[in-house]
Amino acid sequence: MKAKIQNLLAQSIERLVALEELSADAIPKTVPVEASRRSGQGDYATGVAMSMARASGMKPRELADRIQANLPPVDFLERTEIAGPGFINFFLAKQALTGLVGEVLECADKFGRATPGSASRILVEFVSANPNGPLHVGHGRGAAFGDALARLLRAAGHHVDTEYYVNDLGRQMDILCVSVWIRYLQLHDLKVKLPDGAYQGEYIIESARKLEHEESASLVCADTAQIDIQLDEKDATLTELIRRTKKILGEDRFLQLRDDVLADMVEMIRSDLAHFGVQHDRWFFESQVSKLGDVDRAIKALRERGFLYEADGATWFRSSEFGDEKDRVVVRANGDLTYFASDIAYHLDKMRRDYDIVINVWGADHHGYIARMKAAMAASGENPERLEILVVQLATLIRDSVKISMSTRSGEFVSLKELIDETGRDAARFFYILRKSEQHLDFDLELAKRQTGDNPVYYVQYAHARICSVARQVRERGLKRTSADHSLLKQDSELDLLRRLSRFPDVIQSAANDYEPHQIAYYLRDVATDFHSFYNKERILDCEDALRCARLDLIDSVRQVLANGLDIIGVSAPTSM
RNA sequence: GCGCCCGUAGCUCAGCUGGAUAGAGUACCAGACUACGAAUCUGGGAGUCGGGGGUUCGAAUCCCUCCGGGCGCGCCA
Repeated sequence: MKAKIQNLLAQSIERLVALEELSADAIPKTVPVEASRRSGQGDYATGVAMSMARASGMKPRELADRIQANLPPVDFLERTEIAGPGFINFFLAKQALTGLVGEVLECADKFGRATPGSASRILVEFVSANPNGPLHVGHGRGAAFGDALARLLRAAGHHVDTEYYVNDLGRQMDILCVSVWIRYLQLHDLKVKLPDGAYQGEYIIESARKLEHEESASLVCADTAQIDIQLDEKDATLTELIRRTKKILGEDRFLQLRDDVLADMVEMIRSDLAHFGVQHDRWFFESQVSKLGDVDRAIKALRERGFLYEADGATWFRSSEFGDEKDRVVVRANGDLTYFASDIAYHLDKMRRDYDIVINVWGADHHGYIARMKAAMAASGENPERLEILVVQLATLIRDSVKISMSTRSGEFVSLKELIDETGRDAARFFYILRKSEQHLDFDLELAKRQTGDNPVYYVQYAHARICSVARQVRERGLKRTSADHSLLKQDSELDLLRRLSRFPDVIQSAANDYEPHQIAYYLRDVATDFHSFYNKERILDCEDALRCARLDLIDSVRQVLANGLDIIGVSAPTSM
């Protein structure tokens, strides 16, 4: 609808230019049209006459008058008016609103979705937590946001794939393996202590049990004196322990350990996500990039382009030339590649697949990496604009007004699974989505669990269930439904509801353009409000036949919009509660 | 110290590329079912949009500055 009105305005302005009332350079790039906030100011409004006034040399109201006079006549508008300092307000014709009912029912689950016209191919990478334990409440936000974003972009007509990047190499992987191995040895009654800095969580013991199941005793080392070490420094202890573990087990058995542990961790994460209703289309492993030699190639290409130099024994990337604060190391003095190096290779891989836009959803604690990653893309000859890095602020949990902090290493965190089990999947997802991503999120457990009106999830779901309940009444009472005359819908509460429904396609477009799933959540609450208000004001089943049929169609279309919207944010639409 | 995010009603937050009288929810107060689900609805009070400058017809929105909170600033992952 917004686009239709923009189109009318553009036509009018062109005509004014043709009539030489306006000069061509006064034409705005885009015509701003917005849904009016207040009734009495029409359904849509534009301030275009005011913004063009300067360039055109006309007074705003005078220009508005000329634009209004040259609007092509259309049947979906009842009238237009000029108001205030120079706004043009558009009033929709009633039949344009009542006609919407038929449209919604016909389109059904397609209503609101864009027809693929300017569709882009988009890759959304999200969560991508390191495979060293269960997902916690912080990851949950990225999961809810990323999944809703992908669904939203699909609804807006784009082709979207989702991906999880698994960092399955490096030191943290080694520490994890050693942690599980020591727990495994303890299961064999060997006296070994798990050192500080190793993963302490209960799930490590679980993983050790599975390792025992997979490998039985083949990884046992009886000489515990070699392993039970404690150096002055935590990191030094771990480094030495890793070195000895690799030596004791030998390359093959260590790889076996690694594969078992990795598979277990990935499976744990995958099942946590599945439990949350999130499935990635693809799981991409760092070891793949490394094995194929992509990292070496990426580094070599940067070197050939002259963006690398040696200093202090390490190899540096000149990211400061591309706006980063300083240069970054890609190869350490000891010859090891940094994580940044393999991340470059991975992102180049994504950029060179068949996508128009590559989106990363990152936690706020990674925002410092945005500049260097974009720099690396630019230096490698890719357009950094195609890499969209969205930052989701951190989430903390509040229970009994107390903040619960999260740390994977210490094992003292609230897992995503616990959260879901406690609040339910729908409430958890809705709460995560309800804040825009740049806003810090304090997740109030008590509120999310409450099954009352102050919990917005239930408010929206209740509207859906209520409509389904009315439909059941129709069947139980054996009421006939015939094709309805929707022009019978003329009460304010009915027209308000229709106005709200008519905005759904615009809301999807807007939310998708801005990468803001929360707009959908807020919109759904508004739909529910309008519905509940209508429901309390008007009777549905006790009307005479024609009106009853019209109203039943109306609430069916409301139900459809609620269901479509809830689907976008990944929340269920219950038929009863 | 530098960078990013945030600061809007008692509390939790919306406010779309600057637009007309700043909006919801919650809490509080007062009402509404012998009638389709009261997990609902109706009404009420409540804000110098963190402070101060600037840009302009017009600023919660853009720019500068200060204050306050979060996060990040490794040859860690």
